[in-house]
Amino acid sequence: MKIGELSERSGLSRDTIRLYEKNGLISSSASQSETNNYREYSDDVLLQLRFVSSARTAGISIADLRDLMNAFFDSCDPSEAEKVLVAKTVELKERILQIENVIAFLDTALEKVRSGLDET
Amino acid sequence: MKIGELSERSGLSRDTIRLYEKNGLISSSASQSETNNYREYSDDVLLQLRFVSSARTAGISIADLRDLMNAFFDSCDPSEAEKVLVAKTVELKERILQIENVIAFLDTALEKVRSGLDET
DNA sequence: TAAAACAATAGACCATAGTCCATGGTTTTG
DNA sequence: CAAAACCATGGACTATGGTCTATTGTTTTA
Repeated sequence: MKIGELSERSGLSRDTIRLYEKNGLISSSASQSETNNYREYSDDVLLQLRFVSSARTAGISIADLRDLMNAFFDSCDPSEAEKVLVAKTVELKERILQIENVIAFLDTALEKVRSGLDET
Repeated sequence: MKIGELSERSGLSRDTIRLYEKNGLISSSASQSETNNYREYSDDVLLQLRFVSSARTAGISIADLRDLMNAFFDSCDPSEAEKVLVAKTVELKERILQIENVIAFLDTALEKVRSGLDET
C-alpha cells in the first residue's frame, strides 16, 4: 500500500510515518512502477506502526524503539537482541511501578478532597 | 532551606527547580533577610518535588502536574479538584495497560529470539 | 486532457523539558 | 578583607517529536 492508505489505517499522519521511517522504525520498498519514487508499504508495516503507536503513547522514545525494532526484526546478533529486549522490559516494569506510586499519591489526595467534601 | 540545599536533597538541579517553580509546581517565600532576594523553601516543598520527580519519570507533563498540584494544594473548588484527580488516575491506569501491552509484545519477541538461540 | 488528489523532499516552525551561560548581587569562610 | 561559594534573572541553546508549507512530480478521475 502507499503512504496515504497506511496513514488512514494506522491513524498516524503521513508526516509522522515519514518521520518514523527516516528514524528506522519501519521500512518500505520502491514502488512497482518505475516512473515514480513512491514508497510501497507491506501489511507488516501496518502492524509495526500499531506497535510503535502504542509504545509511543507508553512513553518509549523513537531512539529506543529503533533499538527494539532492530532487535526484533533484523538482529544479526540474537544474544545482543535479547539483552536489549530484557533491558527494555525491566525498564518498563519499573515505569509501571513509578506510575503506580503516582496513582497511590492521587488516591490519598482524592481521599482528602472527598473527606473535605463530606464535611459540608 | 535555600535552593542549593533543596537541589541537593531532591536530586534536581537548581535550574530544574526554578523551572518547576516558574510553572507553578512549587512555591517559595521571600528570605528572612531583607537584604537579598533569595527564596526560602519549606520541607513540604521537598516532598512535593519528590512527587513531581516521580511523576515526571512516569511521563506526566509539567502542565498536567500543575493541574494536579493545584487540585491537591490550593483548590477552592473541591469537586473540580476531584474531577482532575480522577481523570488523571484513569489516564494513568490506561497508560499502565499500554505499557503492559508493549511488555507482552517484547515477551513474544524474546521468546522468538530465544528459540532462535536454542537452535544453535 | 485537465483538474484534483496523491506523493516525495526539504526546510521552517512549534511545544516541551531541560541545561548552560553571563551578569550582578549576597553570604560564607579562610 | 578577599576569595570562594552561593543566589536570581534572563536569554541562548539543545534535544525530542511532531506539524506545516512550498515545490515539484505522478496518478486518478471526471
